[in-house]
Amino acid sequence: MSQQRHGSTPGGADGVPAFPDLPEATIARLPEYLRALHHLAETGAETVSSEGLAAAAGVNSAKLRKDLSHLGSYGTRGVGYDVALLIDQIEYILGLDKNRAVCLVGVGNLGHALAGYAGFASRGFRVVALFDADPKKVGEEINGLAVRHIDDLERVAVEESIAIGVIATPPGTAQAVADALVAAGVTSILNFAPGVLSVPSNVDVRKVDLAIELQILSFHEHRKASLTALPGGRAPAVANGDQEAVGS
Amino acid sequence: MSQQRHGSTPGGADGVPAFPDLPEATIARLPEYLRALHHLAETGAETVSSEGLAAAAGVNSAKLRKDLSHLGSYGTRGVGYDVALLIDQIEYILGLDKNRAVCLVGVGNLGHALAGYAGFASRGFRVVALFDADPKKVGEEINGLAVRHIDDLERVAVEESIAIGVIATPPGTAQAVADALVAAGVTSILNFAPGVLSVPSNVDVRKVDLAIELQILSFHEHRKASLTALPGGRAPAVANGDQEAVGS
DNA sequence: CGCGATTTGTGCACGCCTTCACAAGCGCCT
DNA sequence: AGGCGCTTGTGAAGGCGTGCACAAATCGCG
Ligand SMILES: NC(=O)c1ccc[n+]([C@@H]2O[C@H](COP(=O)([O-])OP(=O)(O)OC[C@H]3O[C@@H](n4cnc5c(N)ncnc54)[C@H](O)[C@@H]3O)[C@@H](O)[C@H]2O)c1
Ligand SMILES: NC(=O)c1ccc[n+]([C@@H]2O[C@H](COP(=O)([O-])OP(=O)(O)OC[C@H]3O[C@@H](n4cnc5c(N)ncnc54)[C@H](O)[C@@H]3O)[C@@H](O)[C@H]2O)c1
Repeated sequence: MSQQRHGSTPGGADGVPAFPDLPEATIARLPEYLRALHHLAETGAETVSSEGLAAAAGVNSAKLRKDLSHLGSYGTRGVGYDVALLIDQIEYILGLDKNRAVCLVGVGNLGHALAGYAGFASRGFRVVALFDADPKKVGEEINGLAVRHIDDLERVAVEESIAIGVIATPPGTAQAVADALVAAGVTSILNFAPGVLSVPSNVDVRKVDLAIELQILSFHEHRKASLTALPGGRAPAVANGDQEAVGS
Repeated sequence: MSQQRHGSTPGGADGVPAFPDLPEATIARLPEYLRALHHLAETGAETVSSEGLAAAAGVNSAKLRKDLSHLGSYGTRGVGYDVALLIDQIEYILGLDKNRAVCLVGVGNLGHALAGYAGFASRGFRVVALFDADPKKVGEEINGLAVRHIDDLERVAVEESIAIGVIATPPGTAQAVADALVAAGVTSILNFAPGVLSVPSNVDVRKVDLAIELQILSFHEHRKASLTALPGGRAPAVANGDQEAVGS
């Protein structure tokens, strides 16, 4: 129980069940833990306590312990968690040891920035293809990668085993692009275009909408303003939803 | 009760309490409803049923009704919701009628794309200032807006009443930029740099981390793969977390 | 070898959110 | 004027997530 299977990528074919099904909320936090752990590893830390890691990731320590307990028992009581081991564990669970291939569709304003983003590679992903519908864009080279025509998507996706696609096209064409990605065998989509995508149930979609984030912030501004303006001028000590925290 | 106060921006000084405190989950969905409503308005729809709007926004119709009920009773039984009225309501609650001033710090790869993004203006925000620390960037003009030096932040923020700041600088400088924004009176921050920011409790922070989104998708890829590979090869009918849906 | 300090892993209770199901309300048609 | 069909608004139940508080486990030291 306290003896882990072996040093590196675990989850062999015997003991541990192939897949503990983690709560969705836990999954969403694992990447943050991972980033904090990498940071700690760079500073030379061998182990870290739940308290320390929680602070670095901006969460409650009890929550962190419960999250990690779902992956199995990889801490040592009285000591803490082995940083290197935990990194391996989380990267394995997240499937980052595969160095997944990602393609990007829509090399416009935003897509151009994304294509040149180093944070992809450093966190477990390879951008292997860029696509656009505009003939003027096709052939252009970004960061050593040529922009291909969207019609080549299916062929390239199969060749390169692309499972994840990023959509950075105008809203009007996002659904069509999503359909093309699905047809090409992509089963995970990150969508930057505002709007709702319709996809088969075996395909996962995550959305990033800048305007929505700003509007949520705007709401809180509105609330804060109306509180301070009110006669019962209470100190507007914000009730800190789930973002914002202390650490570094 | 069924008679609304007047046509446009409500929340006067009498009837309705100045601020219904909405559940956080509801707030996060209002922007999506708003987008769907604008889309409906463009197609000329006068009213919409909870079922219809829910489909367009990719949520359950009961959830939508409960969300809207928190804003007050703005629907008509047997008919549905008045599209124009509901738009006004939601924009008022979100504080979008103020056309809030936003500043952007860090005009690099990503910042450049954001600065040129039309989706800001069309959804209730004005980008009024761009800042960077690099002397080579300062003075450059993007979309008719000049890049200023970060040292001018405080002065400009006060002049322009900037309450919302966007951080698009490298991770290492994000905390320093956040501190500068707070010192300049900014009380809402949208952060694109990976990592946890430490801010006073009256400041709201929201984070957008592309790599985290991809890692969550990667997890689901990993899970899907291990399911299909398993001997008890069940059809991998994804248990659809909260994203992905049908509509438009 | 035993003991105290430390830290993990978790049982439990509470609150939030989601979803179902239905009564109440509204408009239209006859 | 009355009845019928449609849609909202909401009570209630169930599930999920959070955080407290503590027992169990480990290490280091005397
Ligand atoms: N620019 C930003 O900072 C920003 C921020 C948030 C969200 N967004 C969203 O991201 C998306 C892209 O924004 P942008 O500013 O880069 O737009 P853009 O117009 O600069 O770029 C869109 C690109 O997509 C290409 N395209 C159009 N249809 C296509 C198709 N069917 N297949 C392949 N490629 C196609 C176009 O040729 C163009 O190169 C939009 O939906 C926008 O709302 C942008
Ligand atoms: N490029 C992307 O697609 C992308 C995607 C997701 C997240 N991010 C994150 O967004 C941030 C910016 O990425 P980027 O690719 O644009 O980087 P970049 O290096 O191209 O741009 C950073 C800019 O910030 C400026 N800067 C640095 N320190 C500053 C300071 N103290 N005050 C003001 N300005 C300062 C630099 O001069 C530069 O212009 C990074 O944290 C990155 O991880 C980028």
